[in-house]
Amino acid sequence: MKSALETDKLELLSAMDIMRDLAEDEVKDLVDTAPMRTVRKGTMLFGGDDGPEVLFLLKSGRIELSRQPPEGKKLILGFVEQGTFFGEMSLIGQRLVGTCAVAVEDSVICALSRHDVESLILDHPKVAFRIIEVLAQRLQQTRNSLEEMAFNDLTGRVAGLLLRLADEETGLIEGYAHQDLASMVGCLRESITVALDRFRQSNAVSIGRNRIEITDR
Amino acid sequence: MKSALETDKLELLSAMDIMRDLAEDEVKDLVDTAPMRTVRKGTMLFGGDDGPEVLFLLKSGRIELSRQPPEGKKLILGFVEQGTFFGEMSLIGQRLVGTCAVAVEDSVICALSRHDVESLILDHPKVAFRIIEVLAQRLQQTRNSLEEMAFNDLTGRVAGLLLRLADEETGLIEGYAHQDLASMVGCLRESITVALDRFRQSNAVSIGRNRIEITDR
DNA sequence: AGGGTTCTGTAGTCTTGCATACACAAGCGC
DNA sequence: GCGCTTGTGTATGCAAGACTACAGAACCCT
Repeated sequence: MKSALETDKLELLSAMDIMRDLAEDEVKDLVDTAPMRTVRKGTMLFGGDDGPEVLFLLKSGRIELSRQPPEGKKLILGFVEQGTFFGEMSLIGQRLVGTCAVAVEDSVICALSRHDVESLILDHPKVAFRIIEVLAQRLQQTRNSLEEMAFNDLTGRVAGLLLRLADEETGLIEGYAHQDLASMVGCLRESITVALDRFRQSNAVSIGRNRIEITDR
Repeated sequence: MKSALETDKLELLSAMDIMRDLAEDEVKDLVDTAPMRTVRKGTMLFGGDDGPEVLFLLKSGRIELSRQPPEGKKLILGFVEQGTFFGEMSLIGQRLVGTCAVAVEDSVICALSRHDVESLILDHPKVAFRIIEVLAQRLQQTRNSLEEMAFNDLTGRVAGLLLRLADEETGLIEGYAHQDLASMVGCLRESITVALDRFRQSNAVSIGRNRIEITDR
């Protein structure tokens, strides 16, 4: 007889983007091997000097991926949303990758050892194909960021960032402090404040604490 | 009886990084389906507004991947060396990716349709695993570039670039004009010239036309 | 309500690197 | 050898942002 916990786990696993092509009973095998874990907001999954040992599946919650060079600075690489994986650096031999993963909300994750991932891929090529798709997608996006960083001045980068963050419907951006935005475009907090102020003066946005509303794109 | 051409093709395919785990006869199947093609230096494989339709395997030669926004500028994302693949964006639905691939040497390539790739992956999960490794590796490197771009000033970025480009043994960097270096770190050509000059004055490098030698790391 | 913490606004100085404008040098083709 | 193209060296003004230094505002907790 299945326990309530196991049923739950099964559902959560089935909802993963990379499992889309698997039948329910195929996912079931995973349930036994992969331990599930709940972490509180603020928990660091990996970071500092050494990379992750395992591949993480994010069931629910939200993870921030960042780079943190010694002197207090920080660059936010992006956020992992529920239903996908992170820690793919664990699949490369090379340790010392320097990326840092922190839960920005309470999250439920599941960790797969390198060996588990290997058998998952070898047994289920369709999963492999999904993983490839997702990685190619992320590579693409990271290259977009690099391009933006190389060509656009701060005003342009902030504009791009706001458009990306804004809710498609409402044009709202909530839950980000100026410091967060600064860490995403790679600048000082103060520079964000003035950039936003310029947008406000040209009536493109309206601003509140932890809240920006795009009124004119 | 096998033709000389086919033998050749077989050898070339076997040398690919992602084919490492396949037996020779498994690679052979590919030989029939995948057309091979020779392109001259300067040929654009894809670029402009639309992305690649196919996944390319680079047998020999060298490919430059870049982004070229409208106004004459250019950002070099990296170079594809022989024995690996490029054009992985073809695996994502999304067209209009904006990356551009140009042969910087005469090259021999082989094109796989999305369908070919799909069956390659589904039939040979080990290949899928290799592809995943390579993509994770590239994502890692692109993130490194992004971090470097965000935190380091020009001097630092150029220093990093030179160390990466230099021959491990001799410390030599040949075949790059200042303009090329500029397109890699995202700055003006003139800025490269002055940066290099500063390095020269502190006796870290010696400079010639299309040639830099690192004398002190 | 009060005290601490987090977030936001503003101002002034200083450095970096962009933009622009040339002049010269080195290789290449004929 | 002569011109043409490609690569390098230099100089000057100028603007964007970094860095530093505060001050006030909004929120949180007790």
